Amino acid sequence: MPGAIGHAKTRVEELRPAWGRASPSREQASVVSSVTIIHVAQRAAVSVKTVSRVLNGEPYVREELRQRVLEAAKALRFRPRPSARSMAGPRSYVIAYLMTDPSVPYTGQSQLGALTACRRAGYHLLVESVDTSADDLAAELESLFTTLDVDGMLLTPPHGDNPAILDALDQAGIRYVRIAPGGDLDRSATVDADDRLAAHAMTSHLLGLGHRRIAFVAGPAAHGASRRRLDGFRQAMADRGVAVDEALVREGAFTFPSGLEAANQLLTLADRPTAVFASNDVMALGVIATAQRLGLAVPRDLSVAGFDDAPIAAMVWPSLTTVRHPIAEMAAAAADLLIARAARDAGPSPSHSSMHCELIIRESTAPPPGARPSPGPDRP
Amino acid sequence: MPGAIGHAKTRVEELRPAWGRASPSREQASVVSSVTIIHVAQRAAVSVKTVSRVLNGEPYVREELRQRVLEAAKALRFRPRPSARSMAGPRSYVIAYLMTDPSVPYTGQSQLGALTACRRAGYHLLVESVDTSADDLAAELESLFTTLDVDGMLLTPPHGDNPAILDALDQAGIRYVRIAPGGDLDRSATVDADDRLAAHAMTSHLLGLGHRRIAFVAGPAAHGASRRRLDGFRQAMADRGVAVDEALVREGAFTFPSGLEAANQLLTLADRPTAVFASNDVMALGVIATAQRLGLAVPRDLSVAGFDDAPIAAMVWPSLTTVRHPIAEMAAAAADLLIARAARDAGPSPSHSSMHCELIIRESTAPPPGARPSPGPDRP
DNA sequence: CTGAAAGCGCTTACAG
DNA sequence: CTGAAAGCGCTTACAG
Repeated sequence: MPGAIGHAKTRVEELRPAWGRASPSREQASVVSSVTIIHVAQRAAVSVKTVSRVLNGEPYVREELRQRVLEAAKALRFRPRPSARSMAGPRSYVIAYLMTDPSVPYTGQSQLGALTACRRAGYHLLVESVDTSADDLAAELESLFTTLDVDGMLLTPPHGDNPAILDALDQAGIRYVRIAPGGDLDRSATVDADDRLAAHAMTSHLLGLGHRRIAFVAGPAAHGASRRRLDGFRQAMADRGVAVDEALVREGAFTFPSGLEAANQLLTLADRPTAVFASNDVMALGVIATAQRLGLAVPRDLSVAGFDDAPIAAMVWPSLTTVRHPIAEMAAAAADLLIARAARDAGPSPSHSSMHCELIIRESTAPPPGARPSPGPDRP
Repeated sequence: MPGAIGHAKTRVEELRPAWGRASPSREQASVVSSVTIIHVAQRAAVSVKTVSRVLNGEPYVREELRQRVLEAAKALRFRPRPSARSMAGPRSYVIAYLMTDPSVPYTGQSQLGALTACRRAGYHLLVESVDTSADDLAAELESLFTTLDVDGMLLTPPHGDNPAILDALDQAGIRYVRIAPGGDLDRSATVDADDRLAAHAMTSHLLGLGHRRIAFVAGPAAHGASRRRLDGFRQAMADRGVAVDEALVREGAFTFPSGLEAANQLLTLADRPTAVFASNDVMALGVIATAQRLGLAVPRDLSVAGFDDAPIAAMVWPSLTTVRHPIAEMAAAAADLLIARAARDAGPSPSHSSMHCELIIRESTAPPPGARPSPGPDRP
């Protein structure tokens, strides 16, 4: 059956694809893409050094030459090779992002924020991870950080509060900015959000709905944002003259199971709360799950509020009233700090900036059972 | 009050932190870390070339010299600078990961999988993103890809099915491996999972519980895994001799709202299904949300199954019966492919590998209302 | 099996 | 304001 054989042959061919159809051959590919600074210099009839000056925005170049260089670079589609630049000078044009637990829902937003800042400045973002539970953590960190050729590292919780990581970074001479650190603020530049204010606003929202017995599920005390959220809650209660029942304040671990457990204790209380403010969304989901398991309808029998505005917050029923945390903005600001610092090579002292949160009212909060809502959430 | 002033001064000092306490000065930092291949060569009393050979695992080095080099490198804590290596040779020791929508929950796992493979091979992972909705997409891609100096790129859905991206990558001569591509398999090496088999198994689980009116919420038809999941569903139904009611098969978009909408149609049917198999977790959450809104208890009145085993699947109530997708493993395999290819610089044809999924039975599935469960889910 | 030389594509002092 | 030279730390042919 020559026909069948021929067909079989054809199919074998089809199954032997090109590698992403990369250009004819490896050699040719590299030749094709090698427009170097020399070519630009020749076309603009200036020295290589002048091209370098123009492209790096250095001063003291005659406007006429600058234009010639810019045009030549554009016409030739010249892109400086990052590795050549980092080889020759002190900057690598790369910053690193140290990944945390991948199940944390905001990693993606955070990376994207950092990416935005990087792109804007011609930087690239390297992702790394460490197993903080390893026994030879110090050795692992040493080995990782000394191979890293970056202009700085972005640290999110809980890595930014891990002394082993900070020490290893210091030792390797790698600069870092911590996002929402728990403490030790004078150790590096930081970027944070006004969690305290946001928690205050959320508590005021619940109070405005008419709630008085409001429970609070805190995060780990070691976590800085966690403490500030609790502070904001207490302050808002105090501002309204409502006493906080300490039996209604519980510490969770920012995890789903800990939300489950906290709710289990809170909702089986004789005088149970009419609202629970969980200080992150994942714990809020745990509270809702427990409420539903106990036959309490949310928000009819119990209002639940979260914090973070994780993507899931809008994907559950009832959708979660929460606080939008400016994750992407914080990461972008942190990356900007690192990049600016690398450019100046000295510059001003590290800063501590704080960005704003936003209240997101959805379906999981409502007036308490049998109560008519008070005039408005903002009534003083 | 000299004491108070002194104290105030101290506090100002504290608020002016070092930048991550990076070594004394920038200059010194670079000096400190510069153990080069020359130092290793001197200590081992061999040529630089020999050190390079040993460190790159090239053959033809006398065992004695090899040991000397290894020892010297270890004693000196020598780490070759990536940028120097990529400058000199054809490899960059970096692969790129093209981010998709950050709200997709598995990005983190996927990156971590790729990272594992990279670390093992001395590679680094660069993260990039593109705005596929930009009008000047082609230009943006051209500009991004030509500045990228990487040994390959990892593409996850839907990027791996975006012709504009694949074309730009081909043109820039960047190799790529696609994870779970929708089609056009002969265009690159791919890594996939056996979604068809897994969907078959999940459907069998539902059939085994006694369900017969089983609805299926498909993903977008363009998505390859989506089609295969539907195939697996149909095959399992056919294998048991149960006819598929086409009114119970709906196409969603792998998003929460589309799950909401599909469920709205399915659950208001006169003869509504007793089970819904949504082909991803996010849509399954939408189905559960709608069921609860309509007053149907899950799993008492309706069983719901998902697909992916996203972190959220275990964080909702009832927790979601689903299929664990080997995200990290697929990404690691894809990275391995790219790395192996860069090492060989030619090597065998691209492969198409497939990894296994796992059924995760949780709380959202149960026997249909008023039915006693059949003997076992695996009854043929 | 081993090494001396050249070169990758940029930026940095250093002169003018 | 501009340029010629040296050099970053490796790997690649090329000899032996």
